[in-house]
Parts: sequence; structure tokens; C-alpha cells
Amino acid sequence: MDLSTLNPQQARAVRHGEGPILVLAGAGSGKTRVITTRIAYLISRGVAPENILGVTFTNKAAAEMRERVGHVVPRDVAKRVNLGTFHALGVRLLRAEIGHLGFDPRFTILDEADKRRVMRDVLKELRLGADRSEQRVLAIVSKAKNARTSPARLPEAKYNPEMPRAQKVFDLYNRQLRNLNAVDFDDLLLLPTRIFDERPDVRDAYRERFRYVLVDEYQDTNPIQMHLLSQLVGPPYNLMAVGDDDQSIYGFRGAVADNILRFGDHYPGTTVVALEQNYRSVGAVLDLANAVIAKNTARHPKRLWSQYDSGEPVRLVEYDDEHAEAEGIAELIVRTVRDEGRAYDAFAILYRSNGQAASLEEALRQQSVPYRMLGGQSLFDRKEIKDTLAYLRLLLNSRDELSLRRVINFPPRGVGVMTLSRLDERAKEQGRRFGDVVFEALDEPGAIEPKAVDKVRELFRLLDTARTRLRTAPGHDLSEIARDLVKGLRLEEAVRSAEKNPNIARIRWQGVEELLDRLDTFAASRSAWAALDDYVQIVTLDTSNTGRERDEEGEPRVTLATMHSSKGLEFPIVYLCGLNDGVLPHENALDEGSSGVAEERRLFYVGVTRARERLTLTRYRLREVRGSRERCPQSRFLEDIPPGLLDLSDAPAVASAEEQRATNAMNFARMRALLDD
DNA sequence: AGTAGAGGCGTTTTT
DNA sequence: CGCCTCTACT
Repeated sequence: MDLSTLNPQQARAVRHGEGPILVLAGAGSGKTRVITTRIAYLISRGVAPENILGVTFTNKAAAEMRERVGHVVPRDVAKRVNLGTFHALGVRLLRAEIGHLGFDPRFTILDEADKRRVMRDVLKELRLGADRSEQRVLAIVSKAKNARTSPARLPEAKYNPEMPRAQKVFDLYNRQLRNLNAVDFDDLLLLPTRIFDERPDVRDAYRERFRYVLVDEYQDTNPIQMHLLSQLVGPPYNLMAVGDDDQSIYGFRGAVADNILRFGDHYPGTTVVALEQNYRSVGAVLDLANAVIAKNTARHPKRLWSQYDSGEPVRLVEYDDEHAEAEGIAELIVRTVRDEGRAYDAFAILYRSNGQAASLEEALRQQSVPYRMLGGQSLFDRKEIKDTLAYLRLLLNSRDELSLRRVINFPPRGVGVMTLSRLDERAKEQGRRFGDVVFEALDEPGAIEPKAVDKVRELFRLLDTARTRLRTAPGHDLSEIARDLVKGLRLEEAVRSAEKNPNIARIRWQGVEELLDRLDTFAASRSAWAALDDYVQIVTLDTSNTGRERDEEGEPRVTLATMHSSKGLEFPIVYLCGLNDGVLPHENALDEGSSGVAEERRLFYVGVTRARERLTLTRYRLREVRGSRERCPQSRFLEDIPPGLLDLSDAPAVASAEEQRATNAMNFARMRALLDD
């Protein structure tokens, strides 16, 4: 196999034999290339593709990996390699093995909204949280699951006045999920580890299967993921971990950057390879990146270098406010496209939080700049889409109570809250399933509003018919089955009449059509049931499914993305906006103290290192906070940059952030005094 | 049972 | 400022 295009460090990593290896890969140092080449190398050495497992964190990364493996080995061979996200791997393991825990393998994966509803009911049941504190409680639950601990042991739970009975809430929530035959996102990782803990024989079967494991973005692993990996990898520990501690930006999700720093402790005899040569960015960008990250302590010291020219200096531009900033960036893009003949897809605008996207979108639209947005709100956040999806879920899992509840009265069937709570009561009393109770109540006079009975019967009948067809039909009938169901339900009429504005109604229905269209792409050569199962799974797992992404082909577009979702990508020209204290670093992170600030700094570093040729940083003076505007100091990170690394000609000197903070505090105190009088 | 209006809440990042 | 929820009304 030809490895001559790799640098010596890359080649060493690729050629590594058996045993654990850690690849410390700086930004832009060709880590994806190392992983894909190693997969090809292993195959060339006689390892069966089925025995290789490549794990990533995001669906985007998994897709790219698959694509690139397809370039280095024949297509049909590439297909046999196991590639996917941690969560997709979890689903696969659970579909096969969840029986060991007493779940039905047709379990449902809860999305964010479902989860909230379950937790809401739990809090109500325990007579806790009269207000809507369920997301805070859920955050604690999620943290506990990710840390493989009980919530009672989390300091957050102990000191959180909203959650005096953390353990009880946690237990009831989990019990509730089991009743629903449902799992949440964290369970996709947690439950497999539980199965492997209880059944070493099952675990060993997978060890046998996944002889070589490669993990991308290892710095983002949290304790469950670590544990799952150590279960999956047995002697001689053929695990390749690739990552960069400087790009650890998922601490909020339980990631422990320490995992990568201490990989060698965990796997004695680890080979360590460091990739520091950057193949992406010009010198000016790298110098800035190095300067930014150097302020963080507790890191593997490293310094990116490159053979490229220094390029243009990185510019800092100041605007009046967020809107002026958005317009300014849009203008700069338009001008660059016009004067330099660049295509729109050469540009990316990156920001800290999704809220910042609004004014950018507005400005780009106004100046007719085509754009696409990564992440952000998904097509699947819309009510009518969720309703349709709930029907599809119901086909796969008739025990899916949440979906049944969601759609039992949409389209309206005359089943109101009164009826619903009566049925609920009965289900709880008799300890039976909601769906079964509903089904039986149909034959019982008075249990359900007479007007509603026929309609609910019709609902069950339609579901049954579709289910029967689904079980026997081939994959390419799936879309037709779904369409027949939707037609029978009169869903279109319901969706359209729920919206007064006819234009919006049309758009809403179009979304549903689009969802049904996508079913066709899942036809493949398998049963309709399997195809639908796959579809629903991918839809719940891939939150980056935006409506627009589909027509991404064709016209080149500017990319809008959060710094988080930009990780792993690169663009010739990058704008990092909102470099203001409270925005980046985010004010919530500031409350978390120095570790919070350090993570924000890494986030800044990730943003900077996305740029290949040209980088512009922007900040603004005035921030709008719920209507009123106030002065907003520049990001403290800008103050750490040595003079000379930034072109400041469009950024008037400002009072230091320290002084500005002091002024703000003084104004605040003065106002307080006025109010007190 | 379904709808319209008025409060109340809250706003990081993602699989 | 905008979204969602609860409540009172038809």
C-alpha cells in the first residue's frame, strides 16, 4: 500500500500494528486522512472489513468518513466496515441485545420534546416543580447518566433547591421510560454498558467482532463512552484514539478532556504519535490560533506549524450593533465575490449561539446572498412533521404511548382532556398500558365520548391495515403505504385547516410531503418494515436534518454555523462574529468559573482554525438585551492576543474589557440606587 | 370540546 | 421580543 504521500508521523500511525495507539492531531493536521488510510491499510493486511469499527461523534463526521473510506477501498468493501456515531452504535447494540434488560427490541428513541413530557408527568406525579423546571431536572438526569453515577451524588442535585428528591425523580423517570418501552439519548450509551457488565459472554462476542476500533475526536468522550469502549476493546487492545485536547468543547455534555490526556494510563504500553504539521491554514491564522490557545493551561503543549505563506493578517472589525455587524459581513462577502470572483461556498460565518443567526440570515437575504445553515432548527421540530412521524412510529411500536397520545386527537376526533385523563386514571389504577386501555374502552359504553368512538376505531383500523401491509411488503412499497395511511387519516385537511394563513398552510403541508418523499430513498432491498425502522431511527438520531440541506447541491452557498457545529470543517474565508464578553465567552460559561472560560477559549480556537486563507473577527459596541441596549465590552480573548497579530485598522481602540466591566457595574449600582429611592 | 386571549416563563453549545 | 402555557369563555 502506498503511504508515500503521508508525512512520517502520519505514516507511523497508519502502519501501527497491534495494541493501543493515541494520535494527538492538531487542527488541520490530516487526522481524518490518517483514520481512513489506516482502515484501508488494515484491510490491505488481511483484516476483514467487518472486524473494523470506526466511531465518530457526529453524523456529519460519520458520513464524511464513509465517503472517504469509499475513495481508498472498493465501494462494496467500504460498505462492510462498521462506521457510525457512538449513538448509532448504541442503537445497533440495543436492537440486538436489549432483550437482556427486559425491553422489547422495538423500543422508541425519545426526542427532546418527548423527554420533557415524560419528565413533566414525573414531576407532577411527585408533586414537585409546579413551574416548568423539567429541563433543569433533565439536565441533571442527563449528567448523571453520562457520568455513570446516581444523581444523588451530583453536587448540582444536592445544592439545587429545585430538586430536593433527585434520586426519586430519576428512578421514576427511568421506570416511566421502561413502561413506554422507550429510551432516551443517554440510554443509547448507558444501556449497552449495562448489558456488557451483566453479560460478559455477550460482550466477548462483540470483542470478537470488532477486532480493530478507531475513535475520532477522542477528546469529546464522556465516562459512558469511555466505559463502552473499554468493554468493546479486549486484549491486545487494538484501539486507535485520535483527537486534540485543545478542541475539547463538549464539557457541557460530560466530555472529559482528561480522557485524552490520560489515555496512556488507561491503556499501558500506548504508542503516542503527535501530528503538528498543519495542512490547512496560512501562517497568520495559525499564529493567532497558537496565541489564543497558549493561554490555556493543562494541555498537551504543542505548536502548529505550516509550510504555507503567512497570508493576509487577521482583521478585527468593529460595528455599532449586531445588525450592523450582520450587514457589514454580508457586504464584505458581496464585495469579495464581486472583486475577487470567489464563489459563495468559500465563505463561512461562525457564531457562538444559534440566536445570533437571525440577524445574519436577515442581512444575507436582504443582499441576496445564498446561504445554508448547519444545525439550527430542524425540519423535524415542526408540529405537523412530528405528528406525521408519530403515526409512523406508532406503526413500528404499538406500545409507543407518547406517539399515540400525540395523535389520538389530531386530526380532531373528539377525544378531549376529560376523556384522556379518565383513561389515564384507569391505566394507572390497573397498571396497564394506555393503548390497551383505550382499545378496550371502545367497547365500553360511556368510557369514551360516543361521537369519538367511531373515529378512534377508524384510527386503529387504519393503523392495523398499514401495519399488516408493512410486515409483508417490500421496501419500495413503503412510501405508498405511508401515503395511504396519511390519506385515510385526512391529515392534509387537518394540517391545512389548523393554519389560517393559506401560504403558511401550504408550506406546512409541503414539509409533510417532503418527509414522505424521503421515504422513497429508504426503499433499498429490504422489507418495508425494516426500511421504515431505519428511517425513523435516522431521523431521530440525526438532528442536523434541516429542511434546506436537501437542495444543498447546485448553487454554492455561504455557510452559517455555530462554532460547535463547525468543528471538523474548513473554509477559505471565515468570519467569526460577536467577539464580545458575554457572547464569547458566553455569560453562562463565565458563571462556571475558570474551567468554563477555558472551554470557551477552546471554542474560539476551533473557530479560528476553520479558516484556510483569510480570517476576519468582528465585535460590536452595543448589545440588545430584551429590548434595551447596553454597552458591551469586547471579548476578553481579544485582549490576550499579542499586538501585531491583528490588523486593527477597522477596530477603534476601546477601553479594556476590565474598565468597561467596571463602568457597567457602576452604572448598574447607580441605577439600583435610583430605584431604591 | 375546542378556541381565544392573557399572563408567565426563559435565552449555550449537541447526540 | 417571541414562544408556550394556563385559564376563561363560546
